Amino acid sequence: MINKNSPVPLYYQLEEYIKGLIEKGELQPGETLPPEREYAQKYKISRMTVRQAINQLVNEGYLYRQKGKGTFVSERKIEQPLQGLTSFTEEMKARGLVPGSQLVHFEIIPAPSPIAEQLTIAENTPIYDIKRIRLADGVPMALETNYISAHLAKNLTEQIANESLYDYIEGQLKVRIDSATQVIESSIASKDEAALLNIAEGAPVMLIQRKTFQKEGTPIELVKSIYRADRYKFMIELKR
Amino acid sequence: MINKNSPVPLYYQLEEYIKGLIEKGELQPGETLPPEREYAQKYKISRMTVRQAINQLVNEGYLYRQKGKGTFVSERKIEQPLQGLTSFTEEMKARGLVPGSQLVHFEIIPAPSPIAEQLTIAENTPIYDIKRIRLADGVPMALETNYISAHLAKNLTEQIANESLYDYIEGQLKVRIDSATQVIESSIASKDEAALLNIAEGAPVMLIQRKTFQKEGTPIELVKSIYRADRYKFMIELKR
DNA sequence: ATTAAAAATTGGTATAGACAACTATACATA
DNA sequence: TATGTATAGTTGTCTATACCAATTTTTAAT
Repeated sequence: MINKNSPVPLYYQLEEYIKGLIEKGELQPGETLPPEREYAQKYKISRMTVRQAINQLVNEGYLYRQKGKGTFVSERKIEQPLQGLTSFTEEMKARGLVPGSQLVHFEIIPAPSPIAEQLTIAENTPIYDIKRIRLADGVPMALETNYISAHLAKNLTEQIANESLYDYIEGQLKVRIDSATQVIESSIASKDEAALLNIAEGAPVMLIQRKTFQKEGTPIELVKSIYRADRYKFMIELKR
Repeated sequence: MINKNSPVPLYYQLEEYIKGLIEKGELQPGETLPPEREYAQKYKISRMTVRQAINQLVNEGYLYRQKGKGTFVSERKIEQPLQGLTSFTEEMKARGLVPGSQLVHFEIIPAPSPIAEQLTIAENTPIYDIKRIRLADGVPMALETNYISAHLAKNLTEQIANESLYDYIEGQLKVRIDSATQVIESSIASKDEAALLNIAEGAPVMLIQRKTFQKEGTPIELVKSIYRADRYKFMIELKR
């Protein structure tokens, strides 16, 4: 379980191990974790290293501690503060759900005027047009359409269906996502949308349009998402 | 600066001290912090304790580290005054519309269990229950229901119909609003709601539930708003 | 002056142990 | 019965030290 000869830090190995138990459901919400000293003894590592692993998971909201009592698995919250800029994949994981995708459409098209304008590229520049049904625990959660310049995103294949586009952008393209603007509005599902999301026509949906930027303020991509209102709430913390 | 006899943990004393320097501007964004070993030596505490303080601030986004280089003050994100946490009144003014209100309901009621829980007060404690139609340029924009403890909000009269509740809280009560959590979801208008908002039954609406807090994290009030989807979009900027 | 090697400096990981603060339980006492 | 007390087990704080990894600075060689 814990490999002392691995270049991966011990605290991180333990962190991933515990996180795995939670995500696989082998540790249920509310359940008490073994005490820190037990982990230390069992894996022959120091208690401070165990604490470092657990601290991370507490920060990420997977666990919470109570002095004198123990460490517990957090409840799965469908309402979790979106403290920042996360992808669908990250967000669902954070909520304790298994993210998935189903490719509906994958094509390179010449950018129509309004989209080109938003991405600050010339009209008819080739862009990817990717439409996916996003799943959470296998159930349709949202319909997502991404537009990203084909010049920027080279070698993008249909493989992306099962991956996180943000991981691809940051991992493969080495483009750092810095910020985004997001417009949220309420609407009702059209016939086509309803069919893809497996809901009734006219059912309420949440429309989210996001534009992501890199550091210099250059637009990276556009996303149009349609979320099922019965399965998705958007939560945000406001500070003044 | 650091008091070893205080019951306040050393790491927390240091954390608050550094945070203070940043907020007062004595540490500018981009500036390098003194190395961890220097703090340890200067305040006669161990380096691990210094790291615990700095870790917290890194987690909160105040600082970031670079191995081999140092620890730096973050550029942005913290402290964006009034970036989102605004009253209906302020928001409409910012959009160039004239805000208005129409009182629908004004009463002191014993707090039902779910609301009492949210406000962390005892069940059946008296609270104000205020329902108003919010207007923009005279046209109904939203239906807003406020819940605020009657102990906290003394002398609140029906006059509030035409005023900003937030102005009253900060101006009259001298309670500083610090932050809020906001849950946004999509729904469709009920018969009653539709009548008050002058829209069709079943038309899409945006449901916004806001809980505001003062500095210490004590809840101040709850707001349940129902916005007309055809007149209102919610926009937010996300930073990572 | 340029380049390469070495040293110094910085944050990252890890250990072992100590005591404090808090919780739950069992037991003794009034 | 109610209340205090002892105890064991938990997380919280803190120390002192060591070595690793990344980066910068200094030194030495060419």
